[in-house]
Amino acid sequence: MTSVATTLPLLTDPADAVACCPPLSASPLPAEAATSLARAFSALGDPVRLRLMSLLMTADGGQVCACDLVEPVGKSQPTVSHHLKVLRDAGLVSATRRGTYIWYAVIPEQVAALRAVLAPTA
Amino acid sequence: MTSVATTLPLLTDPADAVACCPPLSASPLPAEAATSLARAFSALGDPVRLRLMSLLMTADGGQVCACDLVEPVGKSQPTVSHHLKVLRDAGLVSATRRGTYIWYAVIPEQVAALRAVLAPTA
DNA sequence: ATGGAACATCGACGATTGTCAATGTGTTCC
DNA sequence: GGAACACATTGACAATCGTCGATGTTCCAT
Repeated sequence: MTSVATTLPLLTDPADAVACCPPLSASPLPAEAATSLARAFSALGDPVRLRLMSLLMTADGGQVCACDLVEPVGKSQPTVSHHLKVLRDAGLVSATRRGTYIWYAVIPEQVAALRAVLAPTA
Repeated sequence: MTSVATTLPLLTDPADAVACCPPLSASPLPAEAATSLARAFSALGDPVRLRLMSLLMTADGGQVCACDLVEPVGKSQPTVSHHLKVLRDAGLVSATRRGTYIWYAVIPEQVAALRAVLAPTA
């Protein structure tokens, strides 16, 4: 009845969400780091998920109810739910339960970390 | 006998290599743009390909002979060749034939374009 | 022309992915 | 309690992917 916002548990350890940070151009990427980084980029490697990210980023407040993501993306509810889970597992997106609804938001630091990985050789 | 550097034909139209440019945070990504963008991120969504990118970026001169990419990555020659093709198809990498050898290099503008797509809301 | 070396392509294989209908879980309201 | 709604999970399917050995192809040297 309190019905306060409840951040849902992250499915992946936030520590290894993105393996973190040195640009590809700084030093040859070791195999282990490559694996978790690849999972993050892989999460962006689908048109539906890219559009979900864009919807989240352009929404004011930076949050969108899952219910408002199904129609604009043009896929079934289970499919959208699946893609949101992939984004969550990759550590790119957070989910917050507010009553019956669940609000999604991108985690800006994680996206910034991916940007950093692609940075050129200063 | 001239044996000059020969840039191999790009497999994809460079025009739609990355669909180009407005950040995800600027406006909701249309479905068509999402598709070609997804292919680029998807190309980065594999550990071997990320390591290849890193090897190319860290090499001085920014170019590496394909023969020098097989061993550090620890995969068979056909597998490495396949991954290089994926990166080429995504428009992220260029190939230049010099005699018997083929030299690969990342295309910095394309990587920068991906970075731009991930840019936050100014 | 012949041989060899560098790289690409083919064919096959198990593994992963995107999708949906059906069903399950959790919450709110009456 | 029970009905109704929001969302997740399951199970199934075709499609795509990563990998390798075998085979082509292209170039250089002899």
